[in-house]
Amino acid sequence: MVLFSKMNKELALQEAASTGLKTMEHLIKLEANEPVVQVDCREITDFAIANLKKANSMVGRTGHARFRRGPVQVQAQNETESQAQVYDSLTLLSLSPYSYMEKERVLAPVPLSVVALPVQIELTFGFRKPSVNVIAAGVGGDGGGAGVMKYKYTFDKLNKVISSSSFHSSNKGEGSGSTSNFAPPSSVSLLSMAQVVFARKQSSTTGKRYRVQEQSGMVLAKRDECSWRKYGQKLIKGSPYPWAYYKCISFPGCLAKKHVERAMDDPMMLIVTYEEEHCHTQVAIQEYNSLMMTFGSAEEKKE
DNA sequence: CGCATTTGACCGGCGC
DNA sequence: GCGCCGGTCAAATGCG
Repeated sequence: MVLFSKMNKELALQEAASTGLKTMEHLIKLEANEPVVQVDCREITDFAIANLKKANSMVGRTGHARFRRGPVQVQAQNETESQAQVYDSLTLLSLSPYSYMEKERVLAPVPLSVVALPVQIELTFGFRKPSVNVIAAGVGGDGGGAGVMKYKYTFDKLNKVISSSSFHSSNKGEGSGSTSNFAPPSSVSLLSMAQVVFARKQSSTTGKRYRVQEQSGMVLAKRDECSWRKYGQKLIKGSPYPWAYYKCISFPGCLAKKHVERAMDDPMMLIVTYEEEHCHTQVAIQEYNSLMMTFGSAEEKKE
């Protein structure tokens, strides 16, 4: 009897998850094949989400922290609802993939052909994680050093995806003048869909804020293999999108920071502003390592 | 257990 | 002096 009930539960879970994923897949195909035709995807997405939520609740993963609800976004009244939804989704994209799912919305008229492909490629079925981890799973979601290899791997993969899409058009990476580095924040998988604008620190009159030097950057340029830790996020007045603040954690004592914002005029553009230079040049790292060796061996001798 | 993310609280600079 | 706002901290929580 217990066995029967367990089997039923598993079947229901499987069905809910499978239906959810299939619907998502359908939605993705729909968008990819008919990018021009306006299709109202809301019902489909709602259905998909409902199923995924059902599956999620079945495995008892309500989660927290990484699956928390964000603040309620006030939507413009008569701005075409779909447009508002795009903007809202993009706001979420500037957060983490988790937040993206947290709000229980799905990209509707966003260029899913770009967003979706990585999803299809990396689709896995890990119940231990929130369902949205499907996206993050193979895309080096964690900004930590351990994720570097993953990050490289998937960036190459994504690069192919992007280069084969229409998205690749106008970006020819004229960023040679910039010395700034770029590494994707934790929302790397979603960041990849956007053009990245490299910003270089420039003193302004106040010295507090920096003017952004816009340069078209390669979408998936691997300019920086540093690890960044997000330490804050803030809604900035006048901007519908939150700013995310990151610190460099690649090297102890490195003061490099950056904040990532989404351009207001073009939500597909990310503006990355860097503050402070990295202190971990190759030479510095070697010096640090030799110091550590010396110090470390001295400590060992003490014991 | 260590590390990452989220997000409300807090702090300090700036303008009025 | 006060309020606003950007930047940072730190508690809470999940994941591996």
